[in-house]
Amino acid sequence: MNAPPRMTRQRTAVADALADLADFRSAQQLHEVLRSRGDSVGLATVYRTLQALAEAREVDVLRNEDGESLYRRCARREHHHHLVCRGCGRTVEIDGPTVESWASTVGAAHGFEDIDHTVELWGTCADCRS
Amino acid sequence: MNAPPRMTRQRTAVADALADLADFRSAQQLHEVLRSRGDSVGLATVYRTLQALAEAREVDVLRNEDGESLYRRCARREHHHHLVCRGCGRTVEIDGPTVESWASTVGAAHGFEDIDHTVELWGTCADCRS
DNA sequence: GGCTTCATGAGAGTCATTCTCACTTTTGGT
DNA sequence: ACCAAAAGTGAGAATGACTCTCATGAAGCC
Repeated sequence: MNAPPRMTRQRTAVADALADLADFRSAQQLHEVLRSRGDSVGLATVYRTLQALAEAREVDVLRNEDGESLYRRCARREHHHHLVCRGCGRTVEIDGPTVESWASTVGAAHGFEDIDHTVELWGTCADCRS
Repeated sequence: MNAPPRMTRQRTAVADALADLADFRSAQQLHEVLRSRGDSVGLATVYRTLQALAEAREVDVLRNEDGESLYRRCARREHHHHLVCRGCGRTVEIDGPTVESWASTVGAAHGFEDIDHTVELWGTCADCRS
């Protein structure tokens, strides 16, 4: 059993920033946002905090096409998918077809276990097109 | 109009290796395979060749959970999805539910264009479990 | 055979992410 | 409040995948 995380200025700042931001952002972007707000937090700490939040399922993580990790505090905690803008990270939470059961069925049929799946949509939003 | 790629020893070696390998492999792994075969090819060339093949849709690319690119010469050229083993890269080509039309519909409904989607399944195969 | 042009590769460079470690803060008694 | 133990922090170094540079080599074409 691991102890609950400690409440530090940095952790709060990261959580607050995530609460304000609506879209998926990289750790570096978050770091910059915090800096410009005046809540300066070390880059390593931003990474650590985001990972911790992700493990606690407080934030969702996904990889953009460059393999960079993007983080977002989602409205719903239940499982869902995303439609994300390649340009600005603008995000819409969406309900996918029920891939969950399909995924584990297909997996089991081929002798695979611990099936996990990724279903994400990428596109260019109206703003990033003009 | 760009000229067709030249047929070099290196390009052939990479293509051959991909033809023999059944599973998703990283550029580094391919490089190692080539080296152990005796068909030594520079790492930069392996990367370049794989990218070229991917652009030509000769191979499929996907990102593992670490964000690393994995390549595979797939049996079918039509669109399909994969069930990949996290441990060894063992791959099964699968038919997913028809997400294609769903993807563009959902995208359009939110004002997004050039919709692209990722649907991949990850699991642990029988061999990697024992 | 010559020649033009693309391909190669060794090594340097980039960049996101992680690690190190000395220093600071929280937290949980007291 | 006080204090020690343990966790958190951050500047900078390290890692690792990938890309770039540029001098040299090899394809394709006459």
